[in-house]
Amino acid sequence: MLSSSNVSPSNYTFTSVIKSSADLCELKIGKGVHCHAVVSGFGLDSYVQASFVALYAKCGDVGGARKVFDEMPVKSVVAWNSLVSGLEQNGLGGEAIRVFYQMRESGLEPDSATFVSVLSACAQTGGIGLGSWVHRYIVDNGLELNVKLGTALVNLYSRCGDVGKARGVFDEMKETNVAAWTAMISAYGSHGCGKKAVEFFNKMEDDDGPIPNDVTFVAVLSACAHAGLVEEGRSVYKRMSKRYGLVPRVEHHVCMVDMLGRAGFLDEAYSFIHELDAAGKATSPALWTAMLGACKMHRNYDLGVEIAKRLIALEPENPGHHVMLSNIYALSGKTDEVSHVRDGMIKNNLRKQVGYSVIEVEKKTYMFSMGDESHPETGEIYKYLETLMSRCKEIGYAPVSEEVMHQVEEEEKEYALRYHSEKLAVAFGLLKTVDEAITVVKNLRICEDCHAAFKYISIVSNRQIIVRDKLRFHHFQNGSCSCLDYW
DNA sequence: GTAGGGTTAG
Repeated sequence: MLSSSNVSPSNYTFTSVIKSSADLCELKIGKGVHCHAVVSGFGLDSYVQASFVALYAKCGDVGGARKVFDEMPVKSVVAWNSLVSGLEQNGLGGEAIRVFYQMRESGLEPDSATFVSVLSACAQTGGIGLGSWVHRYIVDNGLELNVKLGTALVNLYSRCGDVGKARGVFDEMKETNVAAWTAMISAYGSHGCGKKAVEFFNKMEDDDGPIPNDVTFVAVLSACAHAGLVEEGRSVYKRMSKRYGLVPRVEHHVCMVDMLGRAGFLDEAYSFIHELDAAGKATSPALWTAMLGACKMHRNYDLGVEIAKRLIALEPENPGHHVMLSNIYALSGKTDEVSHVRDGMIKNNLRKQVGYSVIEVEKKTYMFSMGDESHPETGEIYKYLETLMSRCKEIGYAPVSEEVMHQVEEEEKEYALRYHSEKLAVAFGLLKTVDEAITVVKNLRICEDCHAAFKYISIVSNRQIIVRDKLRFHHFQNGSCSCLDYW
């Protein structure tokens, strides 16, 4: 158009080209188009500007998106929505929620696209307070519960710990599609209800529901993996290509390795990887990461060390692999090797992620980190936690020994401070509420010791404790956990 | 005939 025609691009042209760049994640091309649009005099067009906010956000350049947005003289609802969804999709749920409040202060009326992004942000951060407010707002203002909004609500309730409510919303939806069904299957799976996930998938196949896609299969296989449903998983995996003509991708392979490995079929998991390798299908580090998890779980230290070393050679910058190697050495009692790995990490400036836990009490959010003393009621929380722990010990709780704890530690550790963030959050929650179940959201995986402790705490406090960790949910009640210790 | 929204492993 530019080189061989006499027509000049209009604002319509630019928005379309910018959207294409965004869909292709072509930030460089997009930036070129941005310059071109400004030079051509469309820099202040509301449509063009909004599309640039989305472009930068979709390409992961949150700063760039913000800059364009801040410089807009008049900010449209779509521009606000682009920023909110951009932040949420880049993992900045808290930031997205702050921007949503600013949008309200500016006096603009949010629409259903705003709410979809805000609900996703709430799901991400565990913000059920705002999330259920949005749900009420939708109902009170008679907003139509379309598929995307409904699915966002299903996801919200699932990721905030209430599968029942998630299902309630699903049943209320007038129209459903494959994403809605997949969200529901994933809800059952992440709460350890593998059987229900498979039943729901079968229902989808039988009751002329939507045709499952590759994402659906990831959700079903993952549900099988976490519930020990090996036979069901194998059958689903076969059906995927036979009945639906879908070609399994790395994600599906990882689920299979994870499923076989968790169930203790280490040999089979291992040969599954080798068969893929022999078939020339690119073997991704993720497959070995899943295999490594199985080795640790089933205490196969020799194979674990071998795989961890292989992974470190493949991805030397990934701190997770070093932590795994160190943990396996610690569990097998090789203290010297542990220090060796740790020293190497420090030398190469590889830091573990810092863990934190969040709990909402009466619509206010409280964040705890390990050994945290920033909370005004710290003294009281620690004292209550001590009481809880000693009552747990009376009925059989044995803490994982200090020695192993320090070595297997997955969070930043301070010797003088003994409690993980999730223990502090749980103690705080029990202290501040009566009778109801408490829900804690953690950014990393829950540790073995806290997992054991919460089972006992659920008995001595006679409460249900729900913990969402990086991957899934744990419902502690009457001394046992919904994951059946099958992480 | 232009811009924004939901589901996925480790």
